Amino acid sequence: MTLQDAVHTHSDCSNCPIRHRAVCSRCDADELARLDNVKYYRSYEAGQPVIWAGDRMDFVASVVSGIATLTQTMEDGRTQMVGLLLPSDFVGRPGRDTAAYDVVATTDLTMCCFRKKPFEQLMAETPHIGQRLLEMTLDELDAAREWMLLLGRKTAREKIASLISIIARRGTSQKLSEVGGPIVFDLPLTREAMADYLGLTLETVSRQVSALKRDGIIVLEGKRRVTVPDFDRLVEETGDDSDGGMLV
Amino acid sequence: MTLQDAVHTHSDCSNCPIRHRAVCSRCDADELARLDNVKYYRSYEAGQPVIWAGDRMDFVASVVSGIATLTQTMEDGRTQMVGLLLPSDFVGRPGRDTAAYDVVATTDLTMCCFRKKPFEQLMAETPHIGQRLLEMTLDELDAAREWMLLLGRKTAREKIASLISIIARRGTSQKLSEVGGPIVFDLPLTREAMADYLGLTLETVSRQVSALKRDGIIVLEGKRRVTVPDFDRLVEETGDDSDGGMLV
DNA sequence: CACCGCGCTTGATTTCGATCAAAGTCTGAT
DNA sequence: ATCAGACTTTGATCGAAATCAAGCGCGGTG
Repeated sequence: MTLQDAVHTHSDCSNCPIRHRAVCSRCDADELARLDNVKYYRSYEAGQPVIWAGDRMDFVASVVSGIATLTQTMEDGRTQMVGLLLPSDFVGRPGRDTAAYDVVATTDLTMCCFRKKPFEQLMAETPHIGQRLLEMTLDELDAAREWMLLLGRKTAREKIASLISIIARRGTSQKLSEVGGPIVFDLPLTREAMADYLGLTLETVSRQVSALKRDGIIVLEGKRRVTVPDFDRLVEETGDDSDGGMLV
Repeated sequence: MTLQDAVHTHSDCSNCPIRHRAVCSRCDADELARLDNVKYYRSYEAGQPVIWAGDRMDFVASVVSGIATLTQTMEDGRTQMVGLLLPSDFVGRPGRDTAAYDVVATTDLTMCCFRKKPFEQLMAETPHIGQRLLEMTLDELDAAREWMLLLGRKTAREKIASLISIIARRGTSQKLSEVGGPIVFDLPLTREAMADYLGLTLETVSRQVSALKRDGIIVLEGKRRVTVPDFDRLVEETGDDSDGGMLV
């Protein structure tokens, strides 16, 4: 099996970037996994915690399906979401054995986990994995910096519009690239989780969602199902310049 | 010259982590540098721009001395700092040839630059460099997430206290680990730059600095020289729990 | 069916930080 | 020494979002 055998696929883990782009392309990793139980799947129900900040964390993982959040909490209870993990996102830090953030499943969630020690060994032996991980980490850092602009300088309305457009971009079934048509999807977050993402209160989130609805930027069916009739109009509300986040 | 020759040093670049920890340890990199002009130094005066977002960026670099900032600007002029580069910090992204942020020298600044193409080749050939870079990027991501908590949930006073404690920790001549004694240093940022860091206005920064002074948390000589008589008291004002940011 | 509990919305009021405005301080140049 | 200009402080007022407080809608359960 060669490095170029890109067509090679596995049944369970079609979203896992480590396995497919880095590990599986050499396949010896699969051997390792089978022999040593390095790799395993774990599922969580919506609302369940995956791990708490400070807990021992002896694995790294990649989200297969569902959504998880990373949050930080101050001792008086104020909380800020600092990561939103969608399918194919990676969590865990090689070289650290304690979780730095609370990780919670906000929808039903399946993760593809690798025991940390052997994974680190694998990384040392397989340059591809490290490179891929660096690339992903740099992407996350860029996302974090975009997020910092949102938290520090955007108005409540801009924050809401930004979040909806992010979810529409990343959380929808791939092909929304054919522009023009309306976009429909379910919000995977409660108002409270949205507030934690945006550095707002849930009341303000609710009010601003209502305002965007009133102004025809979005249409709501029930509380969660969103239709965006004109994506460009939504993007105008974000305050971003029009080529929004396309850093390339 | 062996990989283990850790004592080996070079005259110019004592802070550059790439050169010393990853490149220089093999020394062939130095050969490469000499032959091909891969590595060079560049100095900027306080206030000078290093590069603008969107510009072609054909190098990566490491800060040798001085301080630079990464900032993002919205088209209506609102700006948010998204990175503060202190000596030994790395800037630039392998695999991208356009700057994503404005980089500005806030003090006189010297950087150690590597032309990007050969640097990438070097990375491909030298696993150490990629690993070191991953480690540094993960650290930056953690710092960004800490910063997100600050932007999203802290009060103005907590923000100021946090920034001062960050600068005291990172920006002071190493050994402040001997706790207890007062800490003295110069703020390397104007009130406006502090405001851009914290997601505040410069007036609010000024007021809160005055308030911390009034309350004896800090002592000011002139506008910039700060004395922190009791570091623990400062940390109490940050809202962080006492082991502040010590992720290990 | 009625009752709960949870997530959400909406209204009234308060508050913290932004904005507008003016004056003070330091530095470096003429 | 004086002056210009950048940086900073302080005051007065305003406004966006937080806080406090009901009340709604809906799915699950006794």
